[in-house]
Amino acid sequence: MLVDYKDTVNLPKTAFPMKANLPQREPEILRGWEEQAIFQRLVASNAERPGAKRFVLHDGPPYANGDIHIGHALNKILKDVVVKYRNLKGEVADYVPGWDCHGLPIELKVDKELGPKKRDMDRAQIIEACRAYARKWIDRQRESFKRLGVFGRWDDPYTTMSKGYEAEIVRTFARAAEKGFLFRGKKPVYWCITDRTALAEAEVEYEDHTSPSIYVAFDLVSPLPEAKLAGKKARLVIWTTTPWTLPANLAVAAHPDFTYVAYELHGQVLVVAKDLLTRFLADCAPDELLVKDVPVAHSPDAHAAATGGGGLVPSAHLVHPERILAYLDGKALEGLIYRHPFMDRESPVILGEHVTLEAGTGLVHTAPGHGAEDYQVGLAYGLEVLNPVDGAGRFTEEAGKYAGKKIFEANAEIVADLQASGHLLSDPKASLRHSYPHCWRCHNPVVFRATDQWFLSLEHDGLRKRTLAAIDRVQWIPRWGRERIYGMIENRPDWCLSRQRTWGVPIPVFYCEGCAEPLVSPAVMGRVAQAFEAEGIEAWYRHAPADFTQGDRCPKCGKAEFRREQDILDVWWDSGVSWAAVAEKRGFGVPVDLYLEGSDQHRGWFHSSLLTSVAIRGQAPYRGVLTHGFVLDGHGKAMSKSLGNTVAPEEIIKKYGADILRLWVSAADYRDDVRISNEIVAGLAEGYTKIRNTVRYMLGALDGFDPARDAVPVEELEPLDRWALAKLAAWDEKVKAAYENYEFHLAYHATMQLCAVDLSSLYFDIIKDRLYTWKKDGKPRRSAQTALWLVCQDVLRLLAPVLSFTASEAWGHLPGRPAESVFLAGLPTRARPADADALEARYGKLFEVRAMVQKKLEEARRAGLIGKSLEAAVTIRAEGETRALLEEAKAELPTLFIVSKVTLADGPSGVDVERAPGEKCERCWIYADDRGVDPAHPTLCGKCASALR
RNA sequence: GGGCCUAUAGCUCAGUUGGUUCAGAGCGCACGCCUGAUAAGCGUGAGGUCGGUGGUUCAAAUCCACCUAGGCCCA
Repeated sequence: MLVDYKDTVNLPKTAFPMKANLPQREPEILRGWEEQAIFQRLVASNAERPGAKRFVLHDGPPYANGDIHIGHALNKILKDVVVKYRNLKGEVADYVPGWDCHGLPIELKVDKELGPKKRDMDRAQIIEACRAYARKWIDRQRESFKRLGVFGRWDDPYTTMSKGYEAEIVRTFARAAEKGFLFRGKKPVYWCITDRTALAEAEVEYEDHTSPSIYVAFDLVSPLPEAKLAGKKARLVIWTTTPWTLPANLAVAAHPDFTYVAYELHGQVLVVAKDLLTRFLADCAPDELLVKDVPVAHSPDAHAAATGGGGLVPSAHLVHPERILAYLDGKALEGLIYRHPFMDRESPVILGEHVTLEAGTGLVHTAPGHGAEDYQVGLAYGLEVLNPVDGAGRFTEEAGKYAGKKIFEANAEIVADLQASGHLLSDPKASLRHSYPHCWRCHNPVVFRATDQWFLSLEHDGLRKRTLAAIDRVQWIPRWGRERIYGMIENRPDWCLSRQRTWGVPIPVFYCEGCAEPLVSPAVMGRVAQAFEAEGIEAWYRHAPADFTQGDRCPKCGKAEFRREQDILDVWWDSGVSWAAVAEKRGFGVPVDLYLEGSDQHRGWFHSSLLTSVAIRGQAPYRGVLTHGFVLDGHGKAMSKSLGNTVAPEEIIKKYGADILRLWVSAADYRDDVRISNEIVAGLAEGYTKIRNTVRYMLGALDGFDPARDAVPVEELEPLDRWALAKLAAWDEKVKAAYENYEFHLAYHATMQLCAVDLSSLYFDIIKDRLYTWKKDGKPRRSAQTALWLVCQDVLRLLAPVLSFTASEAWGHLPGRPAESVFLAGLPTRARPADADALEARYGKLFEVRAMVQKKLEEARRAGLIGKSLEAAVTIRAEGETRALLEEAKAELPTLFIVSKVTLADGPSGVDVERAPGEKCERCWIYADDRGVDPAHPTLCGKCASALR
């Protein structure tokens, strides 16, 4: 009689496939979630629970422009892990994703798409085109984010361009105005005098242009800080290519670390930077030089000199080295007063790090109204922002005798005047061909010109101080986030809120038609907000100003006619008030629990949100701020299109699936920058296989197991099965702590450890015999299945925030699952077995012996003595405690070591391996002593024979 | 140039307040076994002067300084 005993072996069986095939399967799972409204039900069921805690992770809005990149994926997946974990934990963690919609990048793209058509469109029409553009990208990005498996209110997100949000932007602006934080100031911007419009940096193109190149002497009123020069009148030498900015000159900047020289030329004492003296003489007095061909740029030692000073002018170059009367420290020049060459005023010498030795004299003509650096340094010195040029490029009255002249045409006149008055040191005809900013539309040279703009004052009502104090009441993760934002708030200038653009929320201010006085009225702004609520920002242009001002009169002159402000709000205000427009509006409460964004947002969203919230509400809008690093390539380099080292999330999803991407996010320590490469992703995919197969094995082993009928009470489980539960509990604790502390990578590693070591190589391997060959419905086998059932479902529950698709899929194959979806099952709440500590200690030691045994088995295997370990019989020599433990565990040892026989012996510790005697049981492959005890099954061992009865 | 940060095996990460157990884990790799988890599973093994240099200390991956490489934000 030939019995095929293989058919009697209870092998694992499951429909949960080994091959994940995630790219195909995930979309189906996604559909399932949507159809069953899993997220909505999850949040709703948590909200029903009495006393449920709320946890609000407020989404920082990505910009609605372009496809999502890997950084977006990292950010959204991290958020999703947090949201899912909190919900699983039973907290009400709703998540409303958002988009940032206004702003220059979209306006520029739309500009380009519209082309010349734009000229015939009014602002409302351009706005509509921008809306459509943003809408298109929101839809695309939304699908991409959903494909990542991110749960949220995708059907009801927030967008900064929705009417309600636009209204809220105005309301928050009104709140800030009411509290007195807004003021009007001047700031230079690029300006096209042909188109009479401000330009963004992106709208400026550099083209070659020929400018005058002149050296001008400014007469010092103060004496130079050098005794031997006492009584001598000295002059500061500046160089400029824009004579028309001289009427706006309010300072001369020197570098604090440069050395300057006082050089006597034609009876005047001229001050220039030491390293630029020869350059200056080459341009203005070549006869002073022995070497005529002085290079255009600075001398070779200029850099060394620039950093430390030291060294003298190479006197070999000079005809009259003795004309260097003195060397002066840059720092010592600060505060010297000079007289403007043609305006009736005196101005100071200031210090600035922006001064270079690249060109000029090391003394920089400074006009805060006409240059970004000039403006910056001017702020530090409290200089006025003087702009004597109107929008059409004509000098105003403030330019004195040049009033009414076109600035570029006035260049020649100014130079001639300087020459006549003896202030010009160079050839009046000298010119320079250089790269100069031009308007991208009309290609005429642009100017830098200060215009009136609105600012949020950092000093009003102690805003800066109060913001710094608020920072210390926020939990920054990692901690250094605090230092980062603190330093920024400490040093930043007032916030310029005006943008000279179209696509954004108008600054809700009007100006008196009579005296140009601004009307900053919270009541008027309220009407504006109401109009926006109904019509969007288009209302600003559709309605006459009177519709909003409604009879209000100018507080200064009493006139009742107004014109509207043309500028819009900085988009950082838009997203910066999301705490009001979203968290307050939707009743989440402010401050929210968490903002979670990349580390660039210390300057961005964390920053703008903090300022608006402290100004308006007096506290930070968040309790915690979590930052992650940037995604770098495999070599740790930043990704860029030009380097061609970008990795698109879409590509990974197509090749591996979103769960692999999610696993990548969870495995990385995101507090630092995170790397991604083919190698890394492939490695994660291997790790995924391990986890998946571990789960699959459990599901297979649970074939035919009905927990309601077959489960064994935990205290009656076999000791090894209780050990498995102890390991599960330890893992459970680690993983929960990792989620709580936002250290997800620790969860990943703990999970790999659990799957690869505790489960796969130890537990599963050891219980195989029990599962496969013992009596199918016997208690020992049911004991193992009970443990597996518990382990499997807890693993799935705790993995669900990360491996959402896989956990969801596997949950569907779990017999007797306690909830319809893994996401509705909650976190594991299982207690550790009462004797967990003892079990871990006992098996820990036994497994140490097991490792020794395996070493010897491997030797025997290499020697050809055995193949699989069941072919071995081992003798273990041990003494003391170990011997006692082994004696106690004697019956269990063959199972634990997966050998056919274990003999204990005296003597120094060691292991001997020999081939197991006798023949193997045809069914369980163990070389058993009692083979053939049942005459009905002569080739089987006693255990197998009884299993078949 | 400034502010903040990072640097441990090929990869991803542990390494609490410096000290027997501190140079670890998993993966990958090499070699072998199994063929009853099979495009799986098991075993054994090789791999690092803890970015570099100098210092503090009886003792440093761990503290300090500088340097190198890299990241973000400014200028």
